[in-house]
Amino acid sequence: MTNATQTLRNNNIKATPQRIAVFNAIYSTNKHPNAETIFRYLLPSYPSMSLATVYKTLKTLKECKLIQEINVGEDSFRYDFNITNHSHLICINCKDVSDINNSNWFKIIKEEIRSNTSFTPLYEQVYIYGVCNECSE
Amino acid sequence: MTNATQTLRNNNIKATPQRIAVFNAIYSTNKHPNAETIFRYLLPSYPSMSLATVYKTLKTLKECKLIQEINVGEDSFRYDFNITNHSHLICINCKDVSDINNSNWFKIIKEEIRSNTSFTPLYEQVYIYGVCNECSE
DNA sequence: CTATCTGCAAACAATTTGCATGTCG
DNA sequence: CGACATGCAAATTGTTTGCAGATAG
Repeated sequence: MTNATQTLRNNNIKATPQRIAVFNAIYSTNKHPNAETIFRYLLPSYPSMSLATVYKTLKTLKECKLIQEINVGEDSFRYDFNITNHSHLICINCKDVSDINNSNWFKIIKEEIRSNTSFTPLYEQVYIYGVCNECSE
Repeated sequence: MTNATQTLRNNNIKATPQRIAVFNAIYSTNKHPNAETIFRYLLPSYPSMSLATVYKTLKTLKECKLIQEINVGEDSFRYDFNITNHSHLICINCKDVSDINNSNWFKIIKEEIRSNTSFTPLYEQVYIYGVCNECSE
């Protein structure tokens, strides 16, 4: 039994070939693909795969907290297998999205908000836009 | 001549009643409304106002850098007259969006990214989710 | 006057939904 | 076998566009 199969069953959802494929597609890349990209990537190997199934699977995986949805300001959502607290660096030239750890910063920032405002911070989404290494050369 | 009229003309766009209305609607609230909300807010006073005009005006104002578009993870964009560097606090209960200054934090964070990675940070969008004062009572 | 803007309706793109059929466990 | 998942097509939602008529400057 594959890792994906086991993970899906642990979350009490059926381990169908489509779900395993979508799960693996997301977990095998750090590119933060959107639904369309995942669909086009899987289509050659799964010719009967439907875009609606990709969307339904993404919704299910999100609800199981196996992936997280991110929005870097594009017209579609991207998906990330890393569900821990971290920020995203977005290259405004090539649109590449990469990860960066933020736990230290946000421990401090949230502490500051707690003591200076009446807002109780719980979690955050941080998008830092700029130019990546490849594009700045 | 109103303030709005002057500002629009300074940006070389015609100061139509619709544009003045949309401009004022955004500049008179800190609620970060979306297009639909602005439209419904203006409709009683401007019965002929069209949603398409609201969208076109928002696009124009954004291009003139008179407003900024923000995306707190909802299905529509919100608009903010504050175009300076700042973060947003989003109440996960009542969906209220408020502002908080972040310039000090992000001076440090961007410095750290510059020295530790090959990414050149330029600007950021920070969304901090939690519970606001009213909802925590 | 004329370049630009408005308002309508139609077009679009991302995502969701209903339902008949298929399949995992 | 039965509950749940897939795949198609149609529906929905937020947003954009084309164009004829209106208007700011």
